[in-house]
Amino acid sequence: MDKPTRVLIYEDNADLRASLSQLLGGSPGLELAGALSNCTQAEADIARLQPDVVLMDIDMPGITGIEGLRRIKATTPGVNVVMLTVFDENDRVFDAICAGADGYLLKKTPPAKLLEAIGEVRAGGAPMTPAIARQVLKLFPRVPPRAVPDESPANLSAREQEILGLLVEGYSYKMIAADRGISLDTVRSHIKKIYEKLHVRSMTEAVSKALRQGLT
Amino acid sequence: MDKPTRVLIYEDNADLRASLSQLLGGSPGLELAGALSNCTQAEADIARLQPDVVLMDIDMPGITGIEGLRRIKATTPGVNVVMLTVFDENDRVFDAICAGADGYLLKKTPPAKLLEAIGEVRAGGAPMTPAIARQVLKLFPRVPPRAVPDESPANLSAREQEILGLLVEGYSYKMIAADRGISLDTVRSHIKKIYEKLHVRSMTEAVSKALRQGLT
DNA sequence: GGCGGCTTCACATAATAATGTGAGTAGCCA
DNA sequence: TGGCTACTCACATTATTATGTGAAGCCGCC
Repeated sequence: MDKPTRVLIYEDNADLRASLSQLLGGSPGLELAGALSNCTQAEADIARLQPDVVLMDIDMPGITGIEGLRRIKATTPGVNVVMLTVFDENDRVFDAICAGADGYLLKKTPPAKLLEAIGEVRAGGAPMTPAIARQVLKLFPRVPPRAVPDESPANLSAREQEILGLLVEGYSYKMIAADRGISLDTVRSHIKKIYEKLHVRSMTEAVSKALRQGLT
Repeated sequence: MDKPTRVLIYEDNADLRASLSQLLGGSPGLELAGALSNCTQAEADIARLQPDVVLMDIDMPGITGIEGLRRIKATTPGVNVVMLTVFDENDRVFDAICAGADGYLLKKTPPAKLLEAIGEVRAGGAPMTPAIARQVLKLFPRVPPRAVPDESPANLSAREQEILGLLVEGYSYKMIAADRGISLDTVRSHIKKIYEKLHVRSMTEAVSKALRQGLT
């Protein structure tokens, strides 16, 4: 912890750039390497300013922060890049992470947290605001619960499965009765049985359970 | 404010379990739903204790926390599960995330951060210690982007998404109204709007579409 | 400064779903 | 043959949903 951490800022909004600069410049252990309004010369900037950490606005005119991130990671992957954004938009989060972002913060992150994040990223962590982290987790392929031996095998009969399938398709009792040529009461009867077996009390619960457990 | 957040603890170490219980019990806005040493009866525990958030130790004798997590997510995906672990081992992080963990903290997380994390996860975030987050990001290049074509934008507002989520959980109009502290008519109104936007005409269709298009 | 979207609420009516009870036919199996 | 399950149908009552119309407050945008 001898040399201060050199931080480079990319941010097109002049006000925000100024306040970030001020924040970082006034923090012990940090050193402002630069504060730029665009990343068209990212590779050259990095070479010249030798930052340890880059704070990169994701929305910038011309070259986006994501493209800037790609360029930096392509030439100097050792530099830690933390993305800054206003919204936690799914697509961008995904793109940024695939491009190798080391952290992802919302711009409304309080100054103290921001400084903390710089420390964390230097320590090998990946600071993320919880809202972003949530998006990241959602990107993972979920292992369907069907892979797990469910306590209730839900022994639906063929007819019951068939009717459950129709419920999932959005059919009403009437439509099912018409479609399968059986009486409305019979449909009711089947559905009552399905509810019992699935331990649910409404169509929506049944549909939800069916889709989640792959009962269709 | 509203109802306190009910927290359930799974932790096999008696000392740690006691200190966690004490921490949570003495925190305003939180309520200790229970503190158990194993999750062999996870489904029943959840049904009985009705927690909002579960703190799950990942290393437990018998049934592991990950298996417990799977079971909970299979039956009551609405419950937020935050995993607790000593080490940031890659494999387990991956397994836990694929099983649907909503957060992932190291056990050495200071009490204040832990409480903060519970609030975050309730707010729809995914609290992660930076070291874990780093592991998660590293997993990305290896995991191909899940097919998220997201054909229809289905511009649901935040409130609408929220309510749709509750429908998927099997909530009735009444339950939603009670849960969110709004009138039944307001719920109706939101749902009418949701139907318009999704081009559906019933709860089941809406739930089906939501689950299939990952609108939750 | 008006326009549109979001959120909230109210009243009303028709349609549909949930639950209970009961019952007949058919097939399987021990 | 008796017991079990699946599948079928009927009648009844209550609860919940679907749909329409209307409206007020708030906020962002042009």
